[in-house]
Amino acid sequence: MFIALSSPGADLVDAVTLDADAVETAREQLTRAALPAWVAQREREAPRWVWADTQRWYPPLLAAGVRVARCVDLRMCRTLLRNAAATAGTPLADAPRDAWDAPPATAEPASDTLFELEQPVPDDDPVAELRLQRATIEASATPGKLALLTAADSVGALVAAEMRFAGLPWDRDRHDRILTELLGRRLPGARPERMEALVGQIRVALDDHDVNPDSAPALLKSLQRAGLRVSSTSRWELAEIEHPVVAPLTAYKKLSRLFTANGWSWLDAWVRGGRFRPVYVPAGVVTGRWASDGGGALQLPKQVRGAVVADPGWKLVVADAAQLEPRVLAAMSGDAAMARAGRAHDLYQGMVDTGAVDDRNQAKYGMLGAIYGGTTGESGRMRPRIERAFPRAMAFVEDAARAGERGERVSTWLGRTSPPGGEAGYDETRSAEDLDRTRSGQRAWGRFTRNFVVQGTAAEWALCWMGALRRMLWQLGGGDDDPRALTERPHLVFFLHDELIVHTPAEQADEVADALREAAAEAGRILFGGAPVDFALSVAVVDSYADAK
DNA sequence: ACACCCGGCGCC
DNA sequence: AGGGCGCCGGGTGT
Repeated sequence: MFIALSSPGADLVDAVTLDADAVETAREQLTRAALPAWVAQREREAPRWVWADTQRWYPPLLAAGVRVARCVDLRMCRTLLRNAAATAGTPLADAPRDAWDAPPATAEPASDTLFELEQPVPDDDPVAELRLQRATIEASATPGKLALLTAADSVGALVAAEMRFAGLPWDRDRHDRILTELLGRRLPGARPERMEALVGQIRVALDDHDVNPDSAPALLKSLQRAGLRVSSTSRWELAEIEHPVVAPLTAYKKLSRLFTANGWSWLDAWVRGGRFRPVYVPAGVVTGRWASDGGGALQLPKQVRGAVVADPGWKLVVADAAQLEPRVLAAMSGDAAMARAGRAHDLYQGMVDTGAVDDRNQAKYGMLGAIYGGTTGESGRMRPRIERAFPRAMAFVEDAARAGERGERVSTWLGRTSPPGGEAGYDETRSAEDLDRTRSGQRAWGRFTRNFVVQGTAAEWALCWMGALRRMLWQLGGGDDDPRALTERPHLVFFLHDELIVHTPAEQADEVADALREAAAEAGRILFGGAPVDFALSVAVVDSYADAK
């Protein structure tokens, strides 16, 4: 058996066996089994699909014409529950590691036998695993929060597959024009025109007629030979130097980045039929953030966002959570003063208005320093003032940092727990040098755990936002299970940590904008109940992504 | 030939 | 002495 269906009230209502090679017939089988009932059921009562890997099963189902309302991604949830501090002493905590703990299968069925054995096989009953996970959640220290977190991660997995199915609208011609404008004409067998010209200038300025600026070691030697006192070729170090090579080299680096990461070959590899379909990896980051694997969706540079263009008669609704992490910190720590600053649409401006700091820049760097553990520059200078103005928020992140320094694990609001790691004690080796290294390692781990609780909880807020919005869009699109709704009615096309893009028929754009705001408010309520923290959004209805903000 | 690491830089 | 990522080309190791 590969897939089971469950509903909260009735435990398992039905079970469907899907042969891996017969997914094309899925719609027929599933319609017979359960689908008509779903359409009538309220969302609350809707059954969940229960499977090992959303990324394994959902794409072929979408292709076969099945849209799934809710699911449990067993492998994702197994990892989460296995690592969570709150599941100490539960059935899962004592269970030996098995196939469900293995990383998800990717792409093709593996030819490697060992690899194949690590994947759950039909004998690994998803129903049994589901029961184990439910028992684990119920026996945990925080059942409500873990139930929410597993649901949130799972809905994220559905959205990731749906966004890849729909694709981000991408205009090849506009992308090509952006590239040509910035990089110059494409030259066969060489860099684009403008980049070649810059290489020429760099070589003249360094009096080195064949230096390759793409080779950091060679470039560094050449820079030093020309008398520049630099220890690397990085832009921030070059910025301190006055020399004729700095301007063309800085310009070259900028263009080179665009050319190699998002140039014509990227376009050929990742854009088909007017859609960019990146590979998302939900919960791929330790903090619970999504990662990507191919396409670089989460690093889409601003330079090329002009190529993201709505279809004729359609709009993009671009929504961005304003200063999400500080707001999340305010809610977690119960810092009333910070919540008050967040009453303003711009929390940083709110900090200025309440007199905590003098200007927006101080607010921004002060806050980021508090969250990342910065000690130098503006963030270090602002530290005492932030501490005075927002003592509870500051104490909260300080506690997380101290715990990390002591080698303890920390957890997000919903209970995702940081990995063990940290810096172990310093046994027999206790030279002064070792001691320094150990302390600096402990401080680094403290910065990680400090950031973990905030970044991870912000990721949880974003998942709740996305899940709520998805449900609203489902309603807006007519509420049936037809996957054409994922391309022909308002649908999610992009997610970037604290930002969502919906592609929608123009006449529904305002409704979608309202839904985005409602969903943000709902996410705040679901996570933090009555905490008086606003989660402000910037929402823009645009034709091109570049026009947002 | 391939696998991996690194510097540098894009995003949040 | 600022957290988390992915991608590229170059470089090194096997």
